[in-house]
Amino acid sequence: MTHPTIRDVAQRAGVGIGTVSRVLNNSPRVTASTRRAVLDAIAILGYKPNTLARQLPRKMRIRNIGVITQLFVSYRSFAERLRGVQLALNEIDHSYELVLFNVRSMPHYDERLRSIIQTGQVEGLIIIDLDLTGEQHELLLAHNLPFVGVNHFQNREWPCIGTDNLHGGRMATEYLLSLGHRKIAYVGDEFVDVFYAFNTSYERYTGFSQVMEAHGLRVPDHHICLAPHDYDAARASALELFRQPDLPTAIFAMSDMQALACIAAAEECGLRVPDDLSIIGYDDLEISYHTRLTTMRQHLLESGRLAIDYLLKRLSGENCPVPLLPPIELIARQTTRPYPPVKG
Amino acid sequence: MTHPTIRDVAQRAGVGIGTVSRVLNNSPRVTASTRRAVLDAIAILGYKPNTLARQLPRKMRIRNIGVITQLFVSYRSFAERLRGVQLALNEIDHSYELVLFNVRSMPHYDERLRSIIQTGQVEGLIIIDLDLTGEQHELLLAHNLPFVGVNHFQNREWPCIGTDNLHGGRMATEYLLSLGHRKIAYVGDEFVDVFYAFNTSYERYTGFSQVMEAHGLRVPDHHICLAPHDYDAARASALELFRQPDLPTAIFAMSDMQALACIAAAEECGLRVPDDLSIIGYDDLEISYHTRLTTMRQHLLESGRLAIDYLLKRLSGENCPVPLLPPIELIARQTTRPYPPVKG
DNA sequence: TTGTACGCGTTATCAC
DNA sequence: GTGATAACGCGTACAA
Repeated sequence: MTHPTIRDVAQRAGVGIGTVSRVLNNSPRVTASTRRAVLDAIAILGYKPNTLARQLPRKMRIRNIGVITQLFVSYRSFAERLRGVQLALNEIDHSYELVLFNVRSMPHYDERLRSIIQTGQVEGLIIIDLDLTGEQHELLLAHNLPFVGVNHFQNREWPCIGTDNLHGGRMATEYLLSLGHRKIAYVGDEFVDVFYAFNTSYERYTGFSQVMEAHGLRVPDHHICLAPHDYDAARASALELFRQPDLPTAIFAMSDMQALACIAAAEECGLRVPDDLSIIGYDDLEISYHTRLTTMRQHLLESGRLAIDYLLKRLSGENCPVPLLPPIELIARQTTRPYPPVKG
Repeated sequence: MTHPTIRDVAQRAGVGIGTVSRVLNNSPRVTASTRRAVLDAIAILGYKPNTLARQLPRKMRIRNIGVITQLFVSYRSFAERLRGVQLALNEIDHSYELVLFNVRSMPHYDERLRSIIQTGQVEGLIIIDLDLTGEQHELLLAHNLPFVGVNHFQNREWPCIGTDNLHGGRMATEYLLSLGHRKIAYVGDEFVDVFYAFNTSYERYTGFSQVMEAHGLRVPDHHICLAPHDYDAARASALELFRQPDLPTAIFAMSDMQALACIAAAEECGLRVPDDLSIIGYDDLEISYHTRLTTMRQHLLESGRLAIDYLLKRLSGENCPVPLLPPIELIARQTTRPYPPVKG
């Protein structure tokens, strides 16, 4: 048999289902011997109460908000968004719990989405750093499951709190140029289109590239360092860059993590940051504050908050517009310096 | 009325409940006009399908594992444990989802625990960095909810994968002594007994203190720097330490985060690490690898893995012993150096 | 103290 | 196409 029910237990123990129920909810009104018998039957049959059926007579509704993400491996920004979601939810509404779903591949993502809809485990869904295909989008709409994205990309086709990577890339580059740098290298993810990674790196690179071109600057190929989104890969990539004769005076890294890897690589090569080399990152993680990294703040924590805010409104029936994140900010700290260096 | 049911909708739309159900599951076998009428009724009544009742006839069981933690604010180690849980769950068993519960106070913790048991939302529970009172423990046992802790403390009263802080504190101290240091300061959390923080700091300090005493070394009061578990607080605390005339030659910090704060403070005071000052942390976070921090590895990721492993076994009926974490390891990196410095 | 019958909100299976 | 009705597994009055 698949799963023994309360009835099976009752039969096995030679009692009524009411008695079993009382034992389960340890009511005092059960004889010790009867209780024993029931407990034994439960143990023998390996009976597990069905949590769903249990709720039904209690007239309670599970109020869950789902959070679906890639299995978190490398993107630091993700954790920060999730933290924002949690903090805001705990401030605003205590009646909801968060349910975390991790997906590890595109088919798995698809399957999970369908299963979430089918099982109705959640009343709303927050999609972190994952895109939706047209079909997936349709599916959510068709089943009337409120959802919102919190993503490291922008999207006008479905409600999501995203960010303008092109603009961020431009800003970072313009800042380095304003400091006097002309030889600027780019360190980022490979331009691959994994189901979770998209073209964040490409978008930020494009912003970089556009601004460089607008200033009549050509970026040599070996100043464009692309590697998997991983600390060690970025470090290796930067080491190779530093081995070339034509050194850049500044680096734009597509994430703080990669920026830190560049700093480590620079130190290994005897390059001082920011004296010999300026480095700007992207994200403004907490570590970046500690390491005094100049970076682009994209309001990760805030993005999580806004997502919850929006979703809760939708769940309560309001039909509000998708909120907008504050604009990306340049946070100038101590890893960037004018070029050529000025005495001061 | 509290919540309109499918019956209310049927009545309002002047159809049978079967039809409403069909509309809800968008079966094609419904006339467009009938569908409209039903949809209207749904909209008017503000009807929301009950996700629980929905599942019942589908013979599906929600298979959730709950993870209960404090609202994550400061402890970095927590995130690492959670990551271990997630990774392992995704490797071992894909039929379970994780449900995250955050508690923000002791009464809230208690309430949540009761609600989790009452509602039966989860089949098992992982308790991260939270203790259980005797009553709470009884409650879980009485309701037969499998559980396991993953904690920054040891406990023999209930199954948990913990760690021996006393021993860790001893090891760190002995290492510094073996390097020749005699003036060693301790930087850690205040010895307060918050519902989540326990006496981790006190335990590690005790290990430190015992070893120092065994070597006939007296630690002056101003070499014991206690502050809230927070980067800036630790930095301020370290700055004060460095303002005193009697400087230590080494620091044992109770966490990597606080160790990094000490490094920052040292740099602000013109002290070079490790040339002028050795610093050892505790945790071995990922950042610690990047920052080349000497630290005590307490196998945080692994602790999460073991917890899931144990819980899944329990859920499948096995009655296995609580697994043991590998022993705490010293990870010597570049923030510690012999004293007095040797030319090399 | 214990067993029975009904209700919880939905889906699925029938007749119609 | 549509409407009754029987499950689904469990809690709980109520009767015994």
